Amino acid sequence: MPRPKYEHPTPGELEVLKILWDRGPSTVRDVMDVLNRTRRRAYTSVMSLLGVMTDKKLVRREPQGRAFLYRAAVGRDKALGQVVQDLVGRVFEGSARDLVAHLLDEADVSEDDLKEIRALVEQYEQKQGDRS
Amino acid sequence: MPRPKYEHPTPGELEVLKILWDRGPSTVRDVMDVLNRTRRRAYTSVMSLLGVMTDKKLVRREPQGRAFLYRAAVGRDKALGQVVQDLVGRVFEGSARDLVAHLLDEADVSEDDLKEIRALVEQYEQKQGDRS
DNA sequence: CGGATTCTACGGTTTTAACCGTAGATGTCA
DNA sequence: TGACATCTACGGTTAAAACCGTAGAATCCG
Repeated sequence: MPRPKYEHPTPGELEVLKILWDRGPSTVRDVMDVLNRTRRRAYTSVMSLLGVMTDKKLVRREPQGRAFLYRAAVGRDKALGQVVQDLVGRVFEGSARDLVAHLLDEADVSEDDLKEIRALVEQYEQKQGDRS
Repeated sequence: MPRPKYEHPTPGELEVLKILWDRGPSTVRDVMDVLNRTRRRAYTSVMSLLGVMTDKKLVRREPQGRAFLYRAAVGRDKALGQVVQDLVGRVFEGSARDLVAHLLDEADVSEDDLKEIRALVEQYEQKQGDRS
């Protein structure tokens, strides 16, 4: 068997999705211009990436004048959530705790970030308590 | 440019590393037996995977009788930390807070896990406070 | 009008991931 | 000894990721 199909966006696709989420519906050129702020890509490279993403239903396109307008067909939160779920499942055997432990160890998290994260956790503890 | 090289273990490589971390030095057959508990792979598939990993210095091998003994050449915490760092950087623009937010939203985290996570965060807040 | 620009469509390239089979050497054991 | 098992080395396959170029149609502008 060859490499298994990714059921979530590849790194390149995620870059494009982020652009579409931020800018809203965009043409190939729009996307290319943003991408090229970081790293140069040919127009047709962006085209073919968007073509693949259209086939995968990650984006939808509709004619706009002579060109196409592309829009994200997946929600930001859902897509990012899937990426996180894949990670926690595949890398940490489903243990959210282990993910957080490594996150705090390796990424250096500022004091403010820690506060915000604790606030988030407390907020979720509250929510869970409500449901019991 | 073709697909960029992963500088961290691929999913398949990570599976093997986990086995070596758990079992310690192992032969191809040892690794294959563990892998096959989940999903069938040919002996030579595992061999070639370990060969690639040897080239990448993810594992080291030494002769043992007629076969080779493979051992992980990267530490568990360091390797997993890199994976997390890649994620937070590539997907969440470096925001650990955003990662945690999605983690709590999408993976359903138990009450106990939440407690443990909060404890972790508080522990790190303590550590940071000490350094200021 | 006519040259430059700007799209799309189509196909091609390279590299890697993840597989697997065969051949040949070596070892086991009845 | 001879059948069988088991290992390595080597090379090959398939599919996907991330690129790019060319051709031709449409559009714009001096």
